[in-house]
This record gives sequence, C-alpha cells and structure tokens, in this order.
Amino acid sequence: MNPIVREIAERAADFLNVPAARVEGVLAPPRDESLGDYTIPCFAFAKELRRSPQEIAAELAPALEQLPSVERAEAAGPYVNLTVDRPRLLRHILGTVLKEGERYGGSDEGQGKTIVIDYSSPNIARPFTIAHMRTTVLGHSLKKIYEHLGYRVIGVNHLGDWGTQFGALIAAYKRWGSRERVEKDNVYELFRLYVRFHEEAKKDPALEDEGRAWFKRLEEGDPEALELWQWFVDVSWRVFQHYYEILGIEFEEVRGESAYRDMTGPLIQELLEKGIAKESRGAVIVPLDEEGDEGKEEPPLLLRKSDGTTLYATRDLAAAIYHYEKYQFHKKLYVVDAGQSLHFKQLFKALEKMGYPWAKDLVHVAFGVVLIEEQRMSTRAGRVVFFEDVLKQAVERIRRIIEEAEKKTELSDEEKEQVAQDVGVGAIVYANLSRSRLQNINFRWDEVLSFEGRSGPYLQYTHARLAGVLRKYEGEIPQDPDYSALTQPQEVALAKKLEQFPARVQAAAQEYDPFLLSDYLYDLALAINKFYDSCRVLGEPPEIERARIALVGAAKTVLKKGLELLGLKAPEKM
RNA sequence: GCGCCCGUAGCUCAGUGGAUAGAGCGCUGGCCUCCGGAGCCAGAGGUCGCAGGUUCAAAUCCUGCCGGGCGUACCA
Repeated sequence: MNPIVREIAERAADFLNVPAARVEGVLAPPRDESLGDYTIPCFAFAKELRRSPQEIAAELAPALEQLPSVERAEAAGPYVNLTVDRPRLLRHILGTVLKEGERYGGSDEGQGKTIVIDYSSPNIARPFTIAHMRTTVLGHSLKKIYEHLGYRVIGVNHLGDWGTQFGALIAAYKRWGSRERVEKDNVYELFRLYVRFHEEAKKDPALEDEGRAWFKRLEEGDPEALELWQWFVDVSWRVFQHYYEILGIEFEEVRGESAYRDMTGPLIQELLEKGIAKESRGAVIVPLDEEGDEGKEEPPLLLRKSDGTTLYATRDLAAAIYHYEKYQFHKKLYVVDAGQSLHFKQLFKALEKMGYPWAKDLVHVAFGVVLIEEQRMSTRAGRVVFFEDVLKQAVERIRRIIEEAEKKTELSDEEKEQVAQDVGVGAIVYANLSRSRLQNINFRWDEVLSFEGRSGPYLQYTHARLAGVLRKYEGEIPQDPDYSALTQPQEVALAKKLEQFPARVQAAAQEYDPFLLSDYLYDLALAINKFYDSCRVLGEPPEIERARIALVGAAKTVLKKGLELLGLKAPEKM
C-alpha cells in the first residue's frame, strides 16, 4: 500500500482511538480533485466518539497536518480533505511502475493454484457469429487477468460437437448435401444444411425422427455416422482456428463434448446404483428437490432421454469430474450466457449431491446476450451477423483512416495491414467488454465501427501517441528524476490514475468481469490525453522533460499491460 | 405461476450507503506556424420506473407494485 496513505491512516486511527483499518476503509479520493488528494469522511466515527462528524473533522485536521507528508489538511464540514507531499507521492507511484514494469498490477496470490476456464466453446458446423464473441473475449481476458495474478490457467474449449443436432445434420447431408459444397463453403454450407433441415421438418415432422435416429447411431458407434461427424468437426475446426489466430487466442485444451461420450454410460450407471439418479417417465434424472419445499419444485437434471441418448448436461457432469481429476482446480469458470443459469445451478447441485467437495468451486460466469434489432439472434430466422463480416468492415474502415493520415504514421505497407487488423480486432473486442457482463448488448454497426470516444481504437491510439514521444526522446527513461518538476494538475491526476491499476485488476478477477478493467482503462486513456494536451514533453527544460518522460513511460507501461489483459494489441504506431 | 436478469440524460451505458449522480454517441460553440486532431476544452440535456420503509445520509439496502428480457423434463 501507498506509504503516505498508511501514515495518514495510522495517525488518524491513533488520534481517534480506532483501528487503522477502519480509517483506511473510509479514506478515499475527494469528490473533486481541487479539494485535495484524499478525504476522510468522519460520519463513521461519530456514534462511538459521541461527537458530531463536523467536530471530529475539525479536531482531526490539525493533527494530520503535523505529518511531514501532509501538506494541507482542511476540515470541510464532516470531511477532512488532505493534500499530500506531491513529489513524494509521485516518486512512490511512478517509481513502483517503472521498477516493476510488465509485472505491475500482478501478484503471486495464484501461486500453486490452477483455474480452469471453459470459454468460447462454439458449436461445430456453425459459422462464428458476433454472439460467440462475448464468451470468447470475456474468457480470454479472464485468462490473461488470472495469469497476471500468478495463477496457472487452463483455457478449455469445450466444443459443442455432440448431441441431437448432429443427427439432424447427418440426416440433412444424406438428403441434400454434397462433398464439394462442404469442402468449398465449410461451416457456411453445413449451416445451410442445418437451417434447411429445420425448415423442412416443419412440413414433415418425420424428419426429426430421422435426425434422432442418426444421433442414436452416432452414440452407438456406427462407422458411417462417425465418419461423417468427424469430417464435419475437422472442417469446422479449421475455420475456428483461423479466427482464434486473428484474435490471438490459444487454448490449453481443446476437448469437445464428444470426448466424454464413453464416460456417460458408466457415470449414469453409477448414479443409479448409488440412488442419486432415478428413472422417471422413461428418462434418467437427478431429482433436485429439497425435502419439504412443496410448491416450488426444482426441475431435475436430465441425464438420459427416453430414447436412450444422452444430453449435454450428462457430458458436462463428466467433464467437470474429468477436469477436477486432471487439474485439481482451485476454481472452474464456465463463461456461458445467462440464459443457462438454471442448467449450471442444476449441474452444480447434482455434483454436490454426488459428494464432490469441489462443487462449490464451480462458477457460472454469466453474461448478457447479444441482440440484433432488439431481438435475440436467431440463426434459423436468418437474423444473424457473422464475425467475419464485422471484422472485414472494421479492418477496411481502419485501412482508410490510415491512408488519410499517411504522412504522419510512417508505416510500411506490411505494418499498415497488421495495424488495420490489430485495431479492427481491438474495436470488436473492446465493444464486447465495454459493458458490465450481465448487460445485454444490442449489436449496432455504427457502434462497432465507431473508433472515437470510448472504443478500442481510442485506447490503442493513446498508446501509440505515448510510444511516439518515447521514440523521439531516444534516451533511456529516467528511473528517479526530480518529481517536484511535475506541478500541473493533469500530471498529478494521471499519476494517481496509474496507482489504481493493481486494484482494478484485482476487482476484475474477483468479480469475474473484465469490464471493470476496460472501464478503468478508458479513464486512464482520458487522463493521458488530458495530460498530453496540456503538457508538452519534448524540448521542455531538462528537469521537466525528464520527469515527464518518466510519467509517459509509466503510463505507457500500464496502458499496454491493461490492453494486453483485455486481449487487445498495443501497436507502437498506427 | 415460480426463478434469475434489466429499468439512471434523446440513444448506449457507468455509478451498489457518503459532498453538487458521471462518461461515450448525437447536438451547439471553441482549441495546433508546437511531441500523432482516432485528440482536447466548454455548453445544453436527469422527478435515478412508481410507492412506502430503514439510516445522520439512499440511484445504491428492505418491502410491495409497474414495465421489459430470459429460463422453467427429454435442444445446446
């Protein structure tokens, strides 16, 4: 912790005769930075001291002003506003950032602990849509964040490659498919077959039975069914891999639902024998009702359908057990949309009933869905936006912006292409992280393609500006300049913003929400741009220039790290 | 019916107990012979869904209601 804050808290605690942690708990930045650096609201101490908050503040202020690192302490009604020794504060903050560099904001709290994150997990035979982006981007960022905190993170891509839908797909392919068209149009062709299947099934319900029959054959190991299925998987995976490459995402484990298909039979058997599962209406279920809560019965977890085939809940159960046995995880996170809360509630409860103590370490990291024109995306209704199309448009638009600014950017053609890609991806990624995770996102082209204001490109641009200054400075970044040269409010404000980074990384991890970090990063970029606009760096008197270079260096380090944790590239030029 | 989520500026969203509720977009008006204008500054714009309650203090906590979304046994 900041030593100045500690001194203040200790002195105040001493004076008020309360624990220092109590003071630290209320000590905060004031409403307006012109009031000072910190404020102590005295309401919390009024009751036990039997004094009004105003009286307490009036007495506390002079006591705190005696501290050498406190420049000014003023009682303002019930608040004590503190202005501290700025050079010392700046030396502490910037010194820490410059010393720790890439490690700033990290910790070793995760030493020896493993976190398994199940994310992205797309369904085979469907194109990547913007709806898939949310889980992909959230999961990837969480992974980066936990790694920064010292955890070993296993990113799991639990591909949706098993289930009734593949019976339907095989049935559709057998009726209308062609090898050439699938080779040529990959997932898009598979998707067309799938859509057609459901259209025709409306007219001819017998088709559904045909699909179910194929899935049964698949589960029973029928060679023809398996061969077709494997081919669909391969075709799809090649496409997905291409997107993951563009997004800079790698998984430690790619293991679809199909990998658990041999585990489900014995698992169901075991659960039946132990009396945890039972047969009901021809299916096998795990009842989840609590004793005696009549009237609000919990729906059971369905393990096996009456036709003998399994469900994804069955495979999820097997996967959880498999992952615990393999990794002894500290936590396993499922980054899956909020519509599936009930499924996970059931899943976790079933595992608890089975007696696994680690069931409490399973977390459903729920998020709001992506809507189009206020409606849920429907692949069947054709109300869908493909990731590929969004990416193309974003990259194209950025290319044009780069061309317009050509004289300034000094980029080679290759660099331009790379930057267009990195910034295009950045725009899409940031758009997915710019709301707290439970908010639905209404997809709008003008929003994703807006690169001004609160956006990925704005953050990246800010970083490139700082990089430009350091590039032109040419010298080494001074590690311990005279910080009393930094007297502008924008300089102090920026430094204080940098100090918040570690806490924001922590908060994002704790709440499983990278938004907390992306929100902070925007504020940081804003502080940087305000500073940049009001304080020239290069060519200023040496003392000022050196101190400002240190500030720029520290700011760039934090912004870059933050972008990385969100899954965005931080180009040096753009 | 029950469960979960959401309701804050024209639009999209922050803010989960502390001072005068903040951003972005849009709108109006400014700012480089100077490190990158994808920028910065200023302005207009709000009965925080409604009604009670708790508290020295409520957008924030509690209760009820209204509006919207999702889920609720053989899809994933």
